[in-house]
Amino acid sequence: MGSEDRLLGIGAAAQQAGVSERALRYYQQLGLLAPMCTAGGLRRYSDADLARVAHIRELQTLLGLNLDEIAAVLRDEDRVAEIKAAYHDHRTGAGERRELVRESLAIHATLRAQVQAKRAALDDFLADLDQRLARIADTLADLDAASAD
Amino acid sequence: MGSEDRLLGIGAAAQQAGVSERALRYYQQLGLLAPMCTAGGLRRYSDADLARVAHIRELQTLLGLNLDEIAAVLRDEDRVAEIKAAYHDHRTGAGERRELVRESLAIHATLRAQVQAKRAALDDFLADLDQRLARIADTLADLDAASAD
DNA sequence: TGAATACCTGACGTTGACGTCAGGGTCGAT
DNA sequence: ATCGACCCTGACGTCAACGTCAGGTATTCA
Repeated sequence: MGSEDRLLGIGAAAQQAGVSERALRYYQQLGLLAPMCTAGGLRRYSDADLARVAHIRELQTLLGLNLDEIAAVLRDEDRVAEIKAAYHDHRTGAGERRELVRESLAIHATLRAQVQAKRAALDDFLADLDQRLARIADTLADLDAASAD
Repeated sequence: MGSEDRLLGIGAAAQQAGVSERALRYYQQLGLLAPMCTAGGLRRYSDADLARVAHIRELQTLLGLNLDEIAAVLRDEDRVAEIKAAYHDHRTGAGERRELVRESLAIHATLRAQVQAKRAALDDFLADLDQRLARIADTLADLDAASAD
């Protein structure tokens, strides 16, 4: 295939992803990640694994989810991938397929609502900050004008 | 004055603010909060204190700051309030005032940049989600069209 | 083939943000 | 004055998300 199957050891993977080796093992222990293994039992991380780690970190720092909640989100997303696969599988009946796709829609919509809410709150916060900023800028302008007498 | 000076005990204050009594004491211990005290040493919380708690929670859950970082933000904001007071104090020289106001501008701008960055990241996340949603919706539409044969 | 390096699995330690409990003090109404 | 409800200060417990360390294994490269 065209995809370079460069697999990284846990040290290099941790460095690339910007997390500790311990964190990678911990994520795996919680079922968030499942890298390949050599015959001897050494972990091998693909690009997809690294992307998954980035995703985990984003859900952590951006949305403030804990690892259990993140596990749920990832399970949902994996489910969607499964559904996509089943959609192209002729052994899956049409009714069943529709049901699966509906389910994935609901999952994504739920997450979207959460993100949306957070975004709205952030906007409010930003508006508040800008208002304060404007008032402080005014104060400074007044001060400069007064000193121009 | 028109302001009702209704001061709450720690129990009522905790209930109002939606946090535990322990949390209120802890915030105070870290210098995030400084409620009044009765002669006997019982804490009395004003509306301003409750607003401050709300602010603390927002900085925690919305921006993901830890209590040390929040302490820094609050110190900054208190500093701005001081500056405002000094601005109306004739004992403060004009140059000094300008310096203080500039400082408060810088403080707010820094915070604003952080919030802005987070907002941008959230927007990206949302766009990504919407793209996935659209593709899933398409899949569903295809499925419905196919079943209409 | 052997040394250097990277990695493995427990298992105990740490940090932040509180929870919880004991033993005693304070307040407001009766 | 006193009684019950509320509150105080330690001090130890807890939970998530790792950090760290010991004792042994896998891989790689000369």
